[in-house]
Amino acid sequence: MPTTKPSSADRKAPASRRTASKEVRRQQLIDATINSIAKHGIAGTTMSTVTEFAGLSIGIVNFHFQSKQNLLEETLMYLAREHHDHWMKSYRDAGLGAPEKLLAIVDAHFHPRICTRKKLAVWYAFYGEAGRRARYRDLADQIDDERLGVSRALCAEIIGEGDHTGPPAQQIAYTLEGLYDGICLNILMYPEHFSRPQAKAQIRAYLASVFPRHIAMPSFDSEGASKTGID
Amino acid sequence: MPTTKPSSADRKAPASRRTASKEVRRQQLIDATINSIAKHGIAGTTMSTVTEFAGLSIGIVNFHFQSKQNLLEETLMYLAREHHDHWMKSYRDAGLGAPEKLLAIVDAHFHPRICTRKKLAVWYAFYGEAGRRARYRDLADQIDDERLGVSRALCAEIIGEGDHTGPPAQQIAYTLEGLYDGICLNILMYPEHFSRPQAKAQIRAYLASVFPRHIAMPSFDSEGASKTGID
Amino acid sequence: MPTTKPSSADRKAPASRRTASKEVRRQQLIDATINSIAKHGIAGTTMSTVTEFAGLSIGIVNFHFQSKQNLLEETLMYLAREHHDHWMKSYRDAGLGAPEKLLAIVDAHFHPRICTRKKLAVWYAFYGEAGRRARYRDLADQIDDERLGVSRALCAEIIGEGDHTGPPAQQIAYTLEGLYDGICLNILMYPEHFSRPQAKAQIRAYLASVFPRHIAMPSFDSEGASKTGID
Amino acid sequence: MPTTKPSSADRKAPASRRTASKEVRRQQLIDATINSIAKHGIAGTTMSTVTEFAGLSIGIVNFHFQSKQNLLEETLMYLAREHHDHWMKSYRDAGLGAPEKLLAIVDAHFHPRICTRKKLAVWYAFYGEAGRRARYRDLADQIDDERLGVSRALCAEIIGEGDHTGPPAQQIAYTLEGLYDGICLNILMYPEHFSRPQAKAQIRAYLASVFPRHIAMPSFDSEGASKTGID
DNA sequence: AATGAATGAGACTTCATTCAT
DNA sequence: CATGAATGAAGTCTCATTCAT
Repeated sequence: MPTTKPSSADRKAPASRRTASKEVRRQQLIDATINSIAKHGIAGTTMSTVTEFAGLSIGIVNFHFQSKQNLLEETLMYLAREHHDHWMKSYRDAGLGAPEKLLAIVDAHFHPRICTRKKLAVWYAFYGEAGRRARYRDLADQIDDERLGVSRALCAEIIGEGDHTGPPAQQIAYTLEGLYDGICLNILMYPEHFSRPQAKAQIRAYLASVFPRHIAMPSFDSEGASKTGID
Repeated sequence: MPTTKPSSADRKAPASRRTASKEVRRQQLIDATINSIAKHGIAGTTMSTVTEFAGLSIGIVNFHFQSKQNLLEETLMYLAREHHDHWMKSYRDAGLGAPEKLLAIVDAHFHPRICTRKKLAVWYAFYGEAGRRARYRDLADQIDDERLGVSRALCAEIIGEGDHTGPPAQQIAYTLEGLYDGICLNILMYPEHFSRPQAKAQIRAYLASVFPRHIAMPSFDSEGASKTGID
Repeated sequence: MPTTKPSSADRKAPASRRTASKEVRRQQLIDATINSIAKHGIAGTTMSTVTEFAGLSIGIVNFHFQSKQNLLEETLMYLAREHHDHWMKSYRDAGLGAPEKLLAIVDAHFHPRICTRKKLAVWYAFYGEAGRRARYRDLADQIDDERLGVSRALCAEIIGEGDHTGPPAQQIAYTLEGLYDGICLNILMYPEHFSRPQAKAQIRAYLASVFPRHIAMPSFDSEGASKTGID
Repeated sequence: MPTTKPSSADRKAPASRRTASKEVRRQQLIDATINSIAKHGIAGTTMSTVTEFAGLSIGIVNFHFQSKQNLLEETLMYLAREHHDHWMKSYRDAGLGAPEKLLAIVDAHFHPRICTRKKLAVWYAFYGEAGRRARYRDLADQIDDERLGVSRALCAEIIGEGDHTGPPAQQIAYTLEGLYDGICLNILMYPEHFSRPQAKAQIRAYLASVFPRHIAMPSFDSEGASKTGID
C-alpha cells in the first residue's frame, strides 16, 4: 500500500498562504521541483525556477529543505517511493499466478500516473547525474534491486512450472529491467513514436517470446504507435 | 568508412602546420570534454575542467569553438558520428545474411571502443538534457532513426524468409532500440552486474526468442555477470 | 510570582505579572546575547543564536527589543552598567585612604564576576566595532571617562601627600586605563599565560613603582602565571 | 630588514588595468581590505566594499584570494609581517645597550607608519574576532611571542647590570605588552586624548619607574595630549 | 505574549566570456 | 595562435524582520 502522502488534498482549507503545514509546503515544493526539472533540467533548475512554480518566495526552500541539493534528493526520493509503492501494490493486488503478477508489474511501470513525460524527464535527468552523485544512484539502485529480485523470483516460478528452453530467470529479469529503462527513454525522447500502451505490448511480446506457454503474444495494430499524447 | 578522425595522427601531411594544428586542437578539446563530462557531468563541466584535461589555457576554447554550448554540441556530434560509423562499418563488413548483419550491429553497439563507461556517461548526461536542448535530441534522433530503419529492414527480411509467428518487424526493431538503451544504462549504473559480453548475449537471446529458426540461443554461464571491468 | 522561567526567583513581588515578566524576558535575552557574542562574535550572532541560547522563539526579540541593533546596544549598556556599579561600590566601600581606594578600583576590575573570559570576549567584540558604531563608543567612553576622573583625583591626592618625582596624576591615570585594557586583552587571548590575580599584581607593581611610598611592591612567585582557569 | 613589498611603486609603468602582475593586484586588494575594515569593520566589509576601494570588479577577489576568508587572513598576515619587520629592524639598528634597544622597540610600536588609526582599527577588528578564528589568534600570538621573548631578555639584561628592586623581567615584559595593547586601544577610541608621542612618553615613564638607573623619566608637558592628528 | 513560517535584500561565490599581451 | 587576468551576470544561501495565528 502506498505510503506516499496524497498531497494532503483533504485538509480543512489552507486558511492563508502564511499558514500551511510544513508537510504541505514540502510537497508543494517537491511538486514544483519536478515541474522545474522537467522543464529546465537539473542544471537549469534554480531556486528561482522552483519557487516560481510553487508561487512562493525564494527564501522558503532553505527553510524547508536546508539546501538545494537536499531538495533535489528529497524530490528523487519522493519519485522513487511513489514508483515503488505503485508497482508493489499492483504486484500484491494481482491474481495469484506468477505470470499475472509479472504482467501487473509491467503494467504498473507504464501507468499513466507513473509514466508521464514530466516524471520520465526527471528520472533521466537524475540518471545523467547518477555517476557523480552517489546518493542518486543509491536511491535508484535500492528500488531497482528489490524489483529485480521480485521479477527474478516470478520468472523462476514460471520456469519451474514447465519445460523451459529459453534464457534463465536471472537473464530474463535483467532484460526486463533493460527494456523498462530503454523504452521509457524512447517514450521520453520520441513521444510521437512511442506510447504507453505500445510499451506494454512490446514488453508483453518479449515475455510471450520467452514464456510462450504462459503468456500470450499480443496482437499488433499495423500502425504501431498510437497518438496517445503522453504528457 | 569512418569519417571520424583518429586523432589525425595519420594525416597525409598537413597542408600547413597551422591547419593541422587547428584540427588537432579541436580533437584535443573534444577528448577533454568527454573526459570532463564523464567525470563531472555536464553541469559540472566548465571551461576550466575542460582545459585542465586538455592541458591548455582557458582562453583557447572560445577561439576554437566560439562558446561552451557549441563545444558540447560538437562533442556530442563527434560521439554520434563515431558510433554511426562504427555500426555502419560492421553492418557492411558482415556476411551477406540478414541475421549476420543484425548481429553485427548488435555487436558493434557493445564494442570495447564504443561502449566504454566514460562514453556511456557522456551519452546519458546528454540524454538527461535532451528534453531542453533540441539540438541534442535531433542529433541522437537522426542517428537512431537511420539505425532503426536498417534494423527494421533486416528484421523484415528475416521474417519474409520463413514462417514467422512473433511480433512484426517494426516492433522488434523498436524493442531492440529499447534494449540497447536500457542495457547501456544498466552497464553505466551497475557495472559490477552488467558487462559488455553479457549485454550481447542478452540481446542475442532476445533475437533468438523471436527468430528461433535463424538465430541460435546463446548459452548462459550460471554466473551471469562476468567481471569484465568495463572502464 | 512570574510563571516565566527561573533567574527571577528573588524578585520583590512583581507589581503585576506582566511587568515582571517583561523585565525577566529582557534580561534573559541579554544574557543569551552575551553568551552568543562570546561564542560566535558579533557578526556570528544572529536572532537564531540568541533565541536558542534563551530557549525562546525567534519572533520574541523584535517584540522586546525592536531590532537586533537595539538588542546589541542594550547588551553593551547592561555590561557597562554592571561594570560601573561594581567599581563604584568597591570604591565607596574601601577604606578612607586614596591608595586603598585606588587599589579597590583595580581589584574591582579583575573581580571574578566582572572579568570573565565570556564578558571580555563581548567587550572586545564591541571594541572591534566601536569605530563604526558611535553608540558603542559613547557608552564605553562615558563609563571610562568617569573612572578616569576618579583615578586622576586619587592619584593627585596621593601625589599631594608627599614628595613625588614620577609622572603627573593625569599621566598615571591614563597609563592605568591602558593597563586595564591591555591586560584584559591578554587575559582574553592568552588565558594560559595570564590570570586575574597576576593581573592585579601587575598593576599593583606599576602603582608601587610610581608611588613607592604609598603602595607596596607585591611579591612575585617565580612562576608568574598561575593556573587560575579563567572561565 | 622589512621583507614586505613597498607596493612595488617602482614598476615600469602598469601599462593598463588589464595587465598588472599578480603581486601588484594582491597588494592592491590587501590595501583596499585594510581601508574597508577600517571604515566598515570586518562584518561590514564585503566583496563590494573591498573592490570598490580597489577600483576593480567584484569577481577579482576570488581569482586572487580564492575566498573572502582567505583575503582577510592574508590581510592580517600582511599587517603582522609589516609590524614584525618594523620593530625587528629598529631593534637591530639601535645602539648596543639593552635600554636603547628596549626603547627602540617601544618607539617602533608607535611609528607613524605602523600606528595609524586605520591600522589600529583593523587590528582591533581582528582581536574582536580572535576568539572564534584560531587562525587570527595564532598569527597575532606568534608575533607577540617573539617580541615578548626579546623584551624579556632585554629586561633581564638590564636587571643583571645593577641592583634591581622592582618586578622580575618576565613581569615587566608582560606589563609592556599590556601597555602596548591598552594604549593603542585608547589611541583608536579616543584619538583626541591620546597621541603617539604621548604614548611613547607614557611607556618610557613606566620603564623609567622600574629601571630608574637606566632610563630617564621623560618630562611631561602640562597638557598631556597634543593634537597630533593621528590619522 | 509568544510562536515560527514567510519574505526578500544582500552576501559570497562561480564561471562563460572578453581582450590586452 | 595562445595565454590568463579581468569582468559581471547569475546562482545559492543567510538572516533581520514581519505577521497570521
